[in-house]
Amino acid sequence: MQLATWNINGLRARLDYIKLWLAERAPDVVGFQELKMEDDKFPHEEFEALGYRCVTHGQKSWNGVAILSRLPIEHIESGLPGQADFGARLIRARVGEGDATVDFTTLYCPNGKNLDHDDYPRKLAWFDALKDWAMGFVDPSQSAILCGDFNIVPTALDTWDEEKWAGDIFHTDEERARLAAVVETGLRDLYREREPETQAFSWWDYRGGAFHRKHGLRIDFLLGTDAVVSRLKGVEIDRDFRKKKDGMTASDHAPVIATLTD
DNA sequence: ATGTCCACTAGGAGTGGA
Repeated sequence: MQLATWNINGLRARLDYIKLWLAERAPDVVGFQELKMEDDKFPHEEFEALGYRCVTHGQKSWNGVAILSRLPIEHIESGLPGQADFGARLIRARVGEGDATVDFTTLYCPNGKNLDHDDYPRKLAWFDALKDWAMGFVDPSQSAILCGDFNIVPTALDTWDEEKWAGDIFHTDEERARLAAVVETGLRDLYREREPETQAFSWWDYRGGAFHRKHGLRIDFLLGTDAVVSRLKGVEIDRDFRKKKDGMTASDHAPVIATLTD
């Protein structure tokens, strides 16, 4: 069973690229972030043609999340409680069947922009709300995944330049403490479970040739309960799909994929 | 190099966001 997270940076602009990725990787379940599209515009038939059913929580222009699944899928909830005015950023569904069932949530966490912007304290408050919400949902004995674009760099290993970024957005102690509090509700970073020492990134700025200069950040995670870790076979950051394909532009994020036993 | 890309409004290219 393969589960993935991917910030696609615009579904309308990325659809053909995504279809290529789905055909090549054939994941069972995918959480998308940054649809930048309203729900009534979502191209369900395009994904159904490839065997995926989708649940969506979108909005015009910005944000927006969705879950695709070729296993049975049942929508549970949309939106982080009390945070609706910060955009469409959370969707949760039950995927799979029997012992292989996973409680799967995908998130597009606020960016924060910079430390002087109003969005920065709102970002911290949003993470506090996420921790409260996660406390009510994480059960170590059940398979649950919280994945997405967290817009926080957890440690110095996860940034291309800790000194340059010290104390700046994505890298502050305040943000790191919020992320740690979410993880401490009973989740583990699946990539770090398998690769505790490896420097690997999931996002590279479009500007300045960042990808080729290895100027990236690891801000996209699959977090899982102990029950998920016990089923974990492997995790991969799909860096190849940050590259142009057949002239098509990639997202600025790479997909992250975990393989679990069924 | 703040050097790119996306969506929106608009009916062409500029703006805001990331």
